[in-house]
Amino acid sequence: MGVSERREREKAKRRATIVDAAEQVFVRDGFDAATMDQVAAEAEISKGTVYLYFESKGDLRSAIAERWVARLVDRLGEKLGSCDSGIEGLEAVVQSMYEHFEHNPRHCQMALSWLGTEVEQDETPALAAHKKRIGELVAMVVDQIVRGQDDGTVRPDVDPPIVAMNIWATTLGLQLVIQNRAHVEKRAPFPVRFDVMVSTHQRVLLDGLRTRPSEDAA
Amino acid sequence: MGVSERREREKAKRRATIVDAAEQVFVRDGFDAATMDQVAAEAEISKGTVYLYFESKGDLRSAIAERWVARLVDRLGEKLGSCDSGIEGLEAVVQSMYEHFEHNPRHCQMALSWLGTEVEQDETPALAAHKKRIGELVAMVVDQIVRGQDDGTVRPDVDPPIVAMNIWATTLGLQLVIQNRAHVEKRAPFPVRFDVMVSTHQRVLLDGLRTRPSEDAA
Amino acid sequence: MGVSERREREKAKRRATIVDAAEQVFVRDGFDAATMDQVAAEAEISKGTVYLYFESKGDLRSAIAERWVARLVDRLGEKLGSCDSGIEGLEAVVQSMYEHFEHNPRHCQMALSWLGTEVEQDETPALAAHKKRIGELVAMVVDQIVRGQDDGTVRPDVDPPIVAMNIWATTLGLQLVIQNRAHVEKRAPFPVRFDVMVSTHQRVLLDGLRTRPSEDAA
Amino acid sequence: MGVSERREREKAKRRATIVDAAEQVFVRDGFDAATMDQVAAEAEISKGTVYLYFESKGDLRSAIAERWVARLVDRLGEKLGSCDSGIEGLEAVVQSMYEHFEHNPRHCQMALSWLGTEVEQDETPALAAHKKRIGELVAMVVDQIVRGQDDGTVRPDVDPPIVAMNIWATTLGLQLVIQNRAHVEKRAPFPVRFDVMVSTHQRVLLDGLRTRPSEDAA
DNA sequence: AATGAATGAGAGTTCATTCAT
DNA sequence: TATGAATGAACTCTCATTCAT
Repeated sequence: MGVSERREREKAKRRATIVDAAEQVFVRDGFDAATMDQVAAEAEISKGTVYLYFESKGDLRSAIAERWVARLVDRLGEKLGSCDSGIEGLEAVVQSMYEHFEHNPRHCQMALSWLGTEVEQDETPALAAHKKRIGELVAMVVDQIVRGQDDGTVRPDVDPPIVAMNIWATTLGLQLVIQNRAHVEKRAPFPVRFDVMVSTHQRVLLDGLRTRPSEDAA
Repeated sequence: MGVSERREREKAKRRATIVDAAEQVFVRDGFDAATMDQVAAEAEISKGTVYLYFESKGDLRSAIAERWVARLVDRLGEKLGSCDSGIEGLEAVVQSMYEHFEHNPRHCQMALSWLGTEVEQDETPALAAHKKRIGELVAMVVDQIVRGQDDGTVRPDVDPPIVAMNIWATTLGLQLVIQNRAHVEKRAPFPVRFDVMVSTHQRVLLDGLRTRPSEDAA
Repeated sequence: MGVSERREREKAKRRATIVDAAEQVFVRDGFDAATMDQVAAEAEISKGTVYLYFESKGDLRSAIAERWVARLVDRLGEKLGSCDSGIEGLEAVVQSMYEHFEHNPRHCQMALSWLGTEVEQDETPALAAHKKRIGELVAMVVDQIVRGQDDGTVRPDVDPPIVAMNIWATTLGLQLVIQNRAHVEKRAPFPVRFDVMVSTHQRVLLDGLRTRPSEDAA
Repeated sequence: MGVSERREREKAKRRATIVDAAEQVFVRDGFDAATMDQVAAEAEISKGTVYLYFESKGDLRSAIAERWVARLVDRLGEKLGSCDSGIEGLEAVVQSMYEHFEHNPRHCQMALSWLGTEVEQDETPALAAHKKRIGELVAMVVDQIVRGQDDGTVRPDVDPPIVAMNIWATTLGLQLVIQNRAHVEKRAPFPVRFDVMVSTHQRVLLDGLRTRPSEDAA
């Protein structure tokens, strides 16, 4: 009995090692440019072994994404404890996302590299786990919106899940631009102050969600 | 006399044919997955001829992106004529972007596929043209913000170029999610009403940029 | 226990198989005209496998050259045992070279196809091995010249390494012409007796290196 | 009548322009690396026109080679006037070759790049001309050898055409090595003094051909 | 469970040559 | 005669995945 448990433990450990390695490599070189050889070398195992734990390169990506969202959920959970209103909760949401993006530079791009891919991917365990995590995250955000609409700090004329998606999507777009500042700078006809972009987005977004000061005047 | 002119015309026409073909293929299969063979076949010319008109696959991408932005600039130019205030202009901006995205489904992803690429790309004519177009677009948006801050319809405490980038980035993020609805639906734990997402984004974004009704009440 | 040894052996064997195949193909079609597909087909393995053992086409060439020089060194080593003077040693050197060239027809051309190439080639293991072999060969020739200058059979007014290079270069030139007899015959305005060319070269070269019979008479 | 003559003249002139351009390009970049586009651009004509004057890239090479040998013949002709004996004539031959090689660095490699090529080439006019020039050159060298054997300055036991080829081939081999000094230095295990190589070769070669001081002792 | 050698289907790009104008 | 756009076969090298050991 103890034997199979130990085996289970070792298996999980090795799986984590591989995800660690893949995360490092994918984040460093980008998903497309990275090779399975690099992942195996980084994990100090053979390439065949990687395929013993993950069905494909894309599956490995799902695993990384899952872990990344899981960490964001944790971070957000801690922050939400000290929020006294819905709008404060949303502030915490936006703030968490930015912190998380910045704490894991290039992860957003990695975690999102499935965009633009054919949707043929099978429902692997890793993808299922990723999906579940996203569910947790969205639920937390929706909770804050509902709470805000209840306590009067968030405008009542918007649909909570939609707003949750909106926060996610716009923050994502901003990050995408920021993470690729080199490209943007090469194309933008003026110098871009990326740090100001973040605070501006936060201000504009939250002001847009806040209950308007004199709603009767509208 | 008219010979060289006709040649010029035919050359431009063929160039357009190739861009059309590439657009179709890149949008269908994604930039990375698409091959130059497919592009040539779609354009019904030989692969060598493609390289007579474009330096590389990436150059072709720049050409598509340039054309795409050029069309957006045209569309926006028409709309702005009938706007009586800055905030209305920004409404037109957001509206134009969405219409353009929807009229050219999946193009946003294509036009943005250079994100995450190495920045080593040479300054090809097509890239320069793309850059110029972006300059035109941004200038138009900045103009509306400045106008709105002058006529009192847009909040004065934000930096126009930053806001322009903000509008662009958030709309982009939303579109990215929308264009990849298949992926999102596979991961989201609830049904997502993508059409409502757009109107919500417009409302929240513009309300965030609008001068607040009674600033004194804040 | 013997497993890793067997693997090592099989690896070396396969490497040799590939070099054999490449030698055959390169010699038949010329280095530039030959393709890696042909090499793989000749070795009855996949193209990818070739790249598992050699970094590049040029690397494969280095490996062939290395083996070719190694064999020449062996051949010369055997011959030198029965030489009683320096000039006899040089006779053996020239003789060995010719035998080697003739025993490996067209190899000289192959082994020398790097002439006229860009010098950018990296220091691959195969290139390093080739270099080492050439060092061994030159050392053997230089030894004989020094020996001859010591025992009075070789003229003392020449620099040993220079003479070694001279022997190498002139023999090479002759072989180049001989190996390309088809081209030469197409251009020469009279029939060329290639077999006599060799003996004449040997005679003229050695007489030029020999200590002159009565130096006082000069 | 004068019209067709003028046409003839202009045709020859354009032909020469093309050969000039090709020579420049081939010598600069090497025959294989050079492209017909470069040649056309250098000659300031269209690529199609090049094929109006030359059947193929290889044909162009033959034309360059022909002109190169023609110049060597001229140079040698001038030198031979002031030679008082056969061996002096041969000195002039060797000297002329070296001067010619050095005056046209990399030409020898260019002019010889047909070595190692398939012999399928058709008998084009340019190839025929090249052949004729080589005939002239060899005849001049043979003349000097015969003269030397007559006047007693050249050893009588060698066949004149063979010696002519021998001089050509060995000088060629040396030049090949010299022209590729970069490669040789990368492989040679000691520093090579290329300038001394030339004088050593001349000395050894001529001493080998000279009538030996005390022929009776042989 | 773990290995790592082997696979093989392309990928983007080049360039000598042709041919309609 | 001169053009230059068009061709298309061929090139080297890559890499996710498989499978015998």
